Amino acid sequence: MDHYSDRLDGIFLALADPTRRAVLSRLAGGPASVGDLAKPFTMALPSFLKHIRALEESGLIRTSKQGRVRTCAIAPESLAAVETWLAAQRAVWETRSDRLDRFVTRAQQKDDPT
Amino acid sequence: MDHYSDRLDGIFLALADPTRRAVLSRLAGGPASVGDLAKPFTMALPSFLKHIRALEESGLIRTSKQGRVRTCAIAPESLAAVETWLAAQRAVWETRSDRLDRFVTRAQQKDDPT
DNA sequence: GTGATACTTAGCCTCATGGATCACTATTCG
DNA sequence: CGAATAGTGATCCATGAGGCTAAGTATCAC
Repeated sequence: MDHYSDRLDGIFLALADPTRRAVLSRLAGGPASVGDLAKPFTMALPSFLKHIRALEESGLIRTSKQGRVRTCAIAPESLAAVETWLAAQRAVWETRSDRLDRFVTRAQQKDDPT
Repeated sequence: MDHYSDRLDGIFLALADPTRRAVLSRLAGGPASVGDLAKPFTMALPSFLKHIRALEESGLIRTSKQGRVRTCAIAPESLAAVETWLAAQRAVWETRSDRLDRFVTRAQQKDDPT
């Protein structure tokens, strides 16, 4: 798992932008053209296209051009990569927080924000 | 849910760096001091500290100083925010991919990578 | 109180990101 | 063909991210 990390870099970076997350949400409802996707945003088309490219290069979406229209669709497998990473993290800290930590954690916090 | 998006910006941006993800993985095994955390990395301490700050400001970790040592610990709730977003996404595209898509998806891929 | 330790602050440098504009190509429509 | 449409390519620009060094501030150990 060498460039697995590089892949995550790209994915998380792509997700770290509200425009791109909005595009993903929209695409979750089904494929759409670049123009359609751009409509809700005030920015210029070339600027918007960069976001599309970012999403595509990170593997979060797939696109294909037919005639003069480029259609974008979500690529679910990439989100699976994120879920895998998340699950791994949770696995570790859940395992260990079931041991003797409750007590240590208590000691380190002045008061309990729960 | 207005600044919920801003929060995600910070979290995803923080996760989009291998150094910071490595720190998180390490912290998943339990709290550690800044110095300890920095050891595996070749970069200078001030550079490393910026990563710690990024993690803290995004809410992914919590830190506290005692004497001259600053101890860092993971903040599980923040990962929950990511999971919430992910789940929401999946919910939408899973709902709709249970309809007539299987067929369309087939048509768009040359061969099945499963 | 001197010296080592563990961070911190401040400043600098370089490169990437997110935006804009302007000019251009390739389709499609009449 | 000619005009409108849909997306590109090429720059440019300001800001911010991620690295560095050098100097500073508290602790802690003796």
